[in-house]
Amino acid sequence: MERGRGALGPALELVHTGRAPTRAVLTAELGVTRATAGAVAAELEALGLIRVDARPTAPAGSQGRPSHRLSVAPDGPVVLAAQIHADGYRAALVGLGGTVVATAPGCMTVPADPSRIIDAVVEAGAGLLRSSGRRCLGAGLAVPSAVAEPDGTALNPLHLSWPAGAPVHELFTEALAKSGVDDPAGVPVPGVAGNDVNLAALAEHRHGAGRGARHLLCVATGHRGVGGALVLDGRVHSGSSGLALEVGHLTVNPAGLPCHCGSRGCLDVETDTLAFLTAAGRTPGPEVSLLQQSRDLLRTEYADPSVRAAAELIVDRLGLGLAGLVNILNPDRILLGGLHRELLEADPERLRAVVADRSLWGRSGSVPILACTLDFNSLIGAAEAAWQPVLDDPLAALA
Amino acid sequence: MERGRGALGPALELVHTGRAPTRAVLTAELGVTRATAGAVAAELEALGLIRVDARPTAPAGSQGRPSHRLSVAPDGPVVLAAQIHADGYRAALVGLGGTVVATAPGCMTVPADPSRIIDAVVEAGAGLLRSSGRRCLGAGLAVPSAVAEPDGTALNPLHLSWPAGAPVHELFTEALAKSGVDDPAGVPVPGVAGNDVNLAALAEHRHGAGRGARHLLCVATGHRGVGGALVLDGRVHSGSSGLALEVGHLTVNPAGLPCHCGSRGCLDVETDTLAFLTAAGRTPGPEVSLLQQSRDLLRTEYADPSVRAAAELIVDRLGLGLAGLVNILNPDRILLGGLHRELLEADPERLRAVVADRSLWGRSGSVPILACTLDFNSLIGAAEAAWQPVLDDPLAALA
DNA sequence: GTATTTTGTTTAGCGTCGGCACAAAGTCAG
DNA sequence: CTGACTTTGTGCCGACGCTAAACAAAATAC
Repeated sequence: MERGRGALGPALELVHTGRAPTRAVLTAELGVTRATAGAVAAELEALGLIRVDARPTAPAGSQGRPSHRLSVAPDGPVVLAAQIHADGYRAALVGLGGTVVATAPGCMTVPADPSRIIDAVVEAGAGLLRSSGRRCLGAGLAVPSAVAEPDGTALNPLHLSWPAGAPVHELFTEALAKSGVDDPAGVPVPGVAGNDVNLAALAEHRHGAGRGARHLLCVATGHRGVGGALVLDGRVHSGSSGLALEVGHLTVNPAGLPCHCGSRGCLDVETDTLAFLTAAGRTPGPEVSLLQQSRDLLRTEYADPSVRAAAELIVDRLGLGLAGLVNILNPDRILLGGLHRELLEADPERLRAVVADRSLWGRSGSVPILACTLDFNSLIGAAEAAWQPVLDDPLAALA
Repeated sequence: MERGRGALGPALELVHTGRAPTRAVLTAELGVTRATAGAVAAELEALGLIRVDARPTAPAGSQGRPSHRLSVAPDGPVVLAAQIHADGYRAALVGLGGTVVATAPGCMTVPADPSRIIDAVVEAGAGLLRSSGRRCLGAGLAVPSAVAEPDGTALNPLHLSWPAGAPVHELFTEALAKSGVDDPAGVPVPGVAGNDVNLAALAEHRHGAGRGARHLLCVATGHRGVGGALVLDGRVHSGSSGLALEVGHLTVNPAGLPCHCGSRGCLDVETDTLAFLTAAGRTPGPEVSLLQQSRDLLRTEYADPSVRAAAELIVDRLGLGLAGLVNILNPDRILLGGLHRELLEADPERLRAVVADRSLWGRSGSVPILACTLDFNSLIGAAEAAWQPVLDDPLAALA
């Protein structure tokens, strides 16, 4: 009777990621008949998740009856997205399609108590939610730490000076309940916490520079340290306990700086913002973030030989690390974020050449290395994680 | 009308991997009703793939009606499995469940011409097939080289002194057609070629020491060089072009031996059989394989301090490499093959300690490191790859 | 204005699975 | 040995979710 129940999730994901701009494309992508695709689109529209344009806009130069355009419902439900980083936090409401509906920037002083900051960021999000009046279907939180898979504890929140093993998931869930972020029946929405780089990679894969990649490797330097993430066939690979892609301790300079891990010359200490500023002979000031200082330096003083030399040094070491990852993971695309993105854009060819030269099969077919394109990709990734249950089973998630 | 078509493949895989010893277990594992599971079992039996015992053997100490035992059909179809390594080749017929039905060891001199040796190993398999009289549903070939994903060419068959880019898949398919390995309708069976370590990992995951692991890392040293493989959720991760897990060129000794890759101190040259024999002060002889010489040395002269010191040196370097892989991949189990397996068994604690010490989170929860348990695991893995279409869709594969 | 192409909708029908009732085959208690 | 209980196997029915096919609609091409 009700047609297209099984295809509901896949169909929503296609619209969500922009791979189904029209009903005709949806039909082809789902591999079902027009009748089923029509029923699916109608049902998703009835659920208030997508919009089916009444008047189809005819694409120029094509024969036949034009297909109805599909898009995400403009006033549909949202999810609460939250991010905590070394300099503060940020909350947002994000709709389907990765559209940021509202944002609340957070304070720049991060208390060492995880409970207080998580409460604060959730409360900021809850405020946005109250003033928007929209329905909230889930919540996601991005933190700069590996998050253990089953129990949701932060394993290495070094850059937040939190205690290792902080129960991030639990605190997030409690904060959501406290702030009254619940569905119409009064049940608190489910909260999910994850590593910021993992979530950024997920967001880039769905809405940014990673679209269409099968095996996407993402490496990013935020303020301190280097994070990595891997998306395989659309799913984040976080390892058996959430610790995968801890790429910061690849050796890229055997005689280099000592690292807190006990080794020397790790990617973490050789290619992060502090390494760059130091190599450029600058003493970092306390007023703005290290990332901002590095970015400013690269954009305004790249002509300065010492700046350029520093950039090239970091690029060479980054290339060595990326080549090692390429040999192990063989991704079909690499995305760079944070300082690494800036370095790529300052001199794209040098990094690509280093990676091709040091990876075993780089000469035959080199891996595309691109810059992340989404602003706030970790935040949007947190939203993606929150949307996941809805994409898996829209009917169950809305019930 | 016909019930249980959708579950046919999953059900066969459960019986194949020994996870469904009885019909009752099959029902639970599939998550379907008893009626559906019964229909599935009946259909698979009718297809000649499994056997359903008529008289159930009552397991002691359990109430209720005993369930019918399920097993692989003892005289069911087979696949042709072939392996080429540095010292020769081997062909076999393998049934469901990873049971080797017949084997033909090959000559010990490997011609440099890929076409001739592939013809020879396929002909050996075809001979087995003719004398067995059983139906053949597919063929798999394991080679000591990365195999490119779409086109099936051998990318680095260094240890066979084959030309890079040898069209292994194409030659295999041609050889199968030439030898008359075909189905009842006269159509040649499909052939699939893969990297030997990848296939060994697949076999260990399904029938050996890797059973039940979610993220399985496998590292093995055969005769020369080091190979790696990763099985994620039951599927081999071979990267976007078949080059993943080229672990041989992780740096484990920055001041070490030069490697043909241009770097120094690679896992490949620091932990293979030649490195071990050299470290032990032995000059390898030409009569038996380096692996055999290493194995003999370890087993008979481990009391000799020079042998023990050499083993510990190699173990320390191997541990460093494994720790690097653990930081990136975060597997929940590691299997070692070839010389590395021997080294593990000579002193299991040392390797585990090194890996735990050098991996970032080893102290909290260390990864189990085990020895491969299957004889001829690459060969059985080749068979697994050949069985895959049957496991995916038994009806289509038998048609 | 008519033919052609492509898309959307309606209806009928079928394949696959769950639910349920019942039968079958064992254990356990007395 | 008998009866109660537990667990497994089977037959029947209906629901669900899809395809197929015919038809209708909306555009372009000539």
